[in-house]
Amino acid sequence: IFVQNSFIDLFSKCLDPNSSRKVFDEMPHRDLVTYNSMISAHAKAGDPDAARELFDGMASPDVISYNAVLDGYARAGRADEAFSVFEHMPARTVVSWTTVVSGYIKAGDLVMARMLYDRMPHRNLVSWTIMIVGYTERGLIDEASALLDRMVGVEGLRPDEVAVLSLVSACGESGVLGFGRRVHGHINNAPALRKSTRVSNALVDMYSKCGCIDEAVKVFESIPNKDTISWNVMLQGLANHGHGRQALGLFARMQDAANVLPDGVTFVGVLCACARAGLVDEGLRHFTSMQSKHGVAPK
RNA sequence: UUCAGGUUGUUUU
Repeated sequence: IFVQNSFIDLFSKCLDPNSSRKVFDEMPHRDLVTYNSMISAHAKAGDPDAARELFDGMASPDVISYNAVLDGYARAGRADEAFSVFEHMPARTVVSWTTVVSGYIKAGDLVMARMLYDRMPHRNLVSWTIMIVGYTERGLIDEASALLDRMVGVEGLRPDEVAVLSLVSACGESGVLGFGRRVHGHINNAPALRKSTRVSNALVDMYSKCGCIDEAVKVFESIPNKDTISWNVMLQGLANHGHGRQALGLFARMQDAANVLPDGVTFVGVLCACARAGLVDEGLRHFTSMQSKHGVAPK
């Protein structure tokens, strides 16, 4: 039963709820974890109704079953339904609260999200991150800034890698350069974050999206171990800024670099750069070599 | 073995 439960979980992580469900349906005996894993599989796949249906058939759900149902509604932006389940829970954990808050954020109701957030009996780094990222995505920088200050200054919590990745990415999406620079400051004060290639990649992308291609290049060149994503974000940044030739030059450098191989995303960037620079023949050449030389198939 | 935040994508996303 442990093995089958693990398979349900594995398929759910591949966003393949049908395979999860097949294992679930064929199991002769199921336990609580079986149900919880399957509810979560439906929730992650964006099917809160299927999650709820399974949940309703359970004789004695535990808090994880409830939380998985909340997650389904939250991901779908159905915050009010999440809340009404939440209200009827016999016991709640910090995950329950955080999930409902994220549902309101997803639904765009930052006021309700904040109200619940303020009523939480306990908050952890995840709760803080979700709320701050929620504000940042909507460009509500005063609120985001104030919360970040309180989190670091009053609570003494330090953002971890996931927190800064989410924050930096949200800054890029909403184009809030000033706040992004502040987050960059926090990163520079934490050696583990400063050394992280993933974090640097997110910064390169953020500066590009905020229109600061020079700063993006500066961060990019400072990365000692550039991975495929580092090259991809820089390439796209140059292409989006209309620097098609420089983007293609970067692609040439990438091919000489050790330990990295171009992937499908790289070629979208390369072809985009060609399209924007009007380089039809060169684009066609890259499209051909993509398949013959790099083994990347068009999708 | 199961629950909340995770960096790169061409299009009016």
